[in-house]
Amino acid sequence: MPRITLGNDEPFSLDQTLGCGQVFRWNHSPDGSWTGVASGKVIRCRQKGRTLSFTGVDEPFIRHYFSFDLDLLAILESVDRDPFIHAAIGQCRGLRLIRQPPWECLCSYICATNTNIPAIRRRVATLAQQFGDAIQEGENTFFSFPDPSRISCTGTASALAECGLGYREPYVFKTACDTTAHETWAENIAALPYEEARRELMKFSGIGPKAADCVLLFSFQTFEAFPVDVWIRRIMREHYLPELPPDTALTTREYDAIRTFARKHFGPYCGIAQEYIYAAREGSKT
DNA sequence: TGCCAGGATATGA
DNA sequence: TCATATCATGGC
Repeated sequence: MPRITLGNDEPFSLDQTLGCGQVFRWNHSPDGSWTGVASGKVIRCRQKGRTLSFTGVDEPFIRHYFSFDLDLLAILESVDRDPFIHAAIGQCRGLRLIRQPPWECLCSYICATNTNIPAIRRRVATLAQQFGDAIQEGENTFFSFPDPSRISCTGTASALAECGLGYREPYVFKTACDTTAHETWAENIAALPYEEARRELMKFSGIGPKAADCVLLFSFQTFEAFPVDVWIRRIMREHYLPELPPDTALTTREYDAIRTFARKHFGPYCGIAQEYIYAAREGSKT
């Protein structure tokens, strides 16, 4: 089993990274290992101390996927600007942002609106099962995440109807069609500065401000993106922006006020600060 | 069982 | 350019 041994200056927590809710296709086993499908391959990972062992892909893939090329220690120091984020960093130390394939990320976050993480996981898994390629591994069958053309070219809505997407179903279908028609969409997004890339992503059906920020953060390494969902809004109101009204619908103006504050307060890596705040949110679930 | 959720869209002022 | 209603589903 290949392994990577990380240095003391390379914080990494496999559990935090795969369990924080940024990806939806990894499963935790009772023995502590993780199994997931990424880029059409079944991957198994296990961490013991500073050693990460893995199967299914080569070391460069793992290093790229888990962003081991990023100096996380320096990034965390740069966003560690107050006691609240300091505690979140302490609680979730080693959480790394994964480099997700753009289409899978885009599609997953269309499925992620106004719902909870277990339901998202179920939807994404069903999409893969309905449209992806089967990967046989002994007694177990896994499924690759389908290219958008698999969804856009089926012609029938029946397979998509199996996925429990609810009102998101036409959004997934339309965005699958649009990305199939524009093969270079991701390259185009990658070439744009943050605000422009955000506006372009929001042209896809089912992608609003929050989903666009998630895709930029998780697929395009745009660390200044600061996704605001109900949890983040609640926490930001509680700890940073008390002038925000209590639990009302998040308007565009409010969203912009929050992300502008975050960019100023946490700096250019505010997106990573956001993931730590989100991952540490359990304390706010009262 | 009713409320909540990694919100987006259509509508009407 | 705004606020507001509505949307389908599943988890808890």
